[in-house]
Amino acid sequence: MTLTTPRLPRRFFARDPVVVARDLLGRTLFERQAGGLLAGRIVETEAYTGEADPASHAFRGRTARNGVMFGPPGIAYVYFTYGMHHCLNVTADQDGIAGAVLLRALEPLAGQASMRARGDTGADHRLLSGPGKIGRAFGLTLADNGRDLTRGPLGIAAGTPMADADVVITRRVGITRGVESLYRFAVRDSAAVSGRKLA
DNA sequence: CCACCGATTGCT
DNA sequence: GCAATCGGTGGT
Repeated sequence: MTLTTPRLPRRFFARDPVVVARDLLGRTLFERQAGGLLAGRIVETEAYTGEADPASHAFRGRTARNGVMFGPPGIAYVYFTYGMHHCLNVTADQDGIAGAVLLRALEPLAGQASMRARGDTGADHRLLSGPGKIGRAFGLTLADNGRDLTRGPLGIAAGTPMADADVVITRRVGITRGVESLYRFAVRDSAAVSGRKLA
């Protein structure tokens, strides 16, 4: 199915995080796990840059936590927040320049039973409708930080890119600084998009 | 060493 | 509207 499309190569991610965030819509995040294949269509993303972006974990420079944001593109940046959620980013921009794209929502394509086994009792189309829910459904932990998405069991397949007419651009959610930047991208009409607000 | 605070979610 | 829950970060 979805994995018959080629995997996105390193050069795809080696661009401005804002461009990468927009271009990731419609692509397919997948992971081959012991329990089977998990996959979802990316329908909501947010871009985070470096020193110029007050909302970014990289704003105050490199630390132990945000280190991978400064490294090569196409790498998983997983962070733990609110004492209970693991969120998945893909690093973007060139090696040495901080940047990442937060995956905020996916439409489940495969492995819904495995996702549900990790505790979610909601409807299928809501299993991946939020960054924390993606982390739970895929079983992500800090051990996944630094994994290469261009190679190995976890990756992003080309899928079908979205036309501009189907893309909504808004301010980012859940932040208190850098609020004005239009760095959130979502697929119009997707039932999986997180947050009720799309304007 | 210690206090504060989240790139969230789900329940009241 | 708000509690849950804990590692990262920065200041003392």
